[in-house]
Amino acid sequence: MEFTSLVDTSLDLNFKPIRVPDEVPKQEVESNFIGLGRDLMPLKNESSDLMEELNRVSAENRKLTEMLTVMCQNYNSLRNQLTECLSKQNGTTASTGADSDGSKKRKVEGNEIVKSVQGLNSESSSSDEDSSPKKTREEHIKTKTSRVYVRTEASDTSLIVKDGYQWRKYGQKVTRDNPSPRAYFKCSFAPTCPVKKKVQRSVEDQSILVATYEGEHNHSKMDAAGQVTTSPSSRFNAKSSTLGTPCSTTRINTSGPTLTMDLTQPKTLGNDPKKLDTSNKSSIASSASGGHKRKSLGSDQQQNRPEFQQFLIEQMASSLTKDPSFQAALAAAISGKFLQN
DNA sequence: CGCATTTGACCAGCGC
DNA sequence: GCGCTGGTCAAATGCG
Repeated sequence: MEFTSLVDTSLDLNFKPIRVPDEVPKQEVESNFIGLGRDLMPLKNESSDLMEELNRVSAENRKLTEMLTVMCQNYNSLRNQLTECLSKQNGTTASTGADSDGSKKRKVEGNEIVKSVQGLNSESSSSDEDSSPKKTREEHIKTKTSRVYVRTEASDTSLIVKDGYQWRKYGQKVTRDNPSPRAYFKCSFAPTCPVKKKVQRSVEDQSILVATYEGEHNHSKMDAAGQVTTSPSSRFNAKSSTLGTPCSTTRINTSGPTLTMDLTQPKTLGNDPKKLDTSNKSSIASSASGGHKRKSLGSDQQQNRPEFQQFLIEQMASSLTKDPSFQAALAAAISGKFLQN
């Protein structure tokens, strides 16, 4: 599995950069109007300065994106080598887990790779934590699973994770290790789609939903209007046709990083980023998508505010640096460079 | 009336 | 073999 195919490395840090020159605060614009040409030249200079700065940041962004891509590739190759080594070590036992038709139902969750998100995944089932030989064998099971952490309001009792796909609930169960019920969903968009989803509240934090996806969709995502959407950006605008509500989307790639999203309302997102930061310890996507879909904010005006953009960038940077997989990729890239030399 | 959701019953895997 | 547990089925129910 190619890591680079799982992670969209095209970090678009320039949130609607084209419009940045329009971002001069209203008050300032008005005062310039009052001046009626008196300060037109400084304004022009300021504008060109901003454009220059914008170009510089864009170039930097491109450079960083390229670097990140290279890192991911290096990380991927190293990971493949490690997998090969492990599979050689466990070669004799590995084949047993590949039975199809789910004859060993409870081993299906095998090859899931759960990444830590700010310590939240300590709730991961004991099978995730165990380092028994059984686990290494399970890593070879074909069914792809992924886990998504979604922050919601604690008062919201519905086990609904809005991810842009259409789900039909077919069961609910209270499990032993968690007092909160677990809901079982099947993808209902395509009758042949094998994807299933389990949603359960986190033991540690009731405001966090843990969604476990099994399998891969054999169709494209649809938005509320029934239009097929496939591009990553469109995912963030897609709506669940079942739910009919704005959709904060998390399509976590199989065996890729687990993300936490914040579906609670960061109403002050555009106004007070710091205030948001205290309640929202989640990741990039949470601030990028969860926020602007709320009715109470979400205007382009707020998104385009410099402090909002700066906050976004800070969030992205801090999420990246905290992400163990990113750290691993970085370490692999650096060691790879050393080895090349 | 059709569709989605709820919920108790049932089935199968796993550990003892 | 038995009991526990997670996962699925399907009838009942609710909603638009």
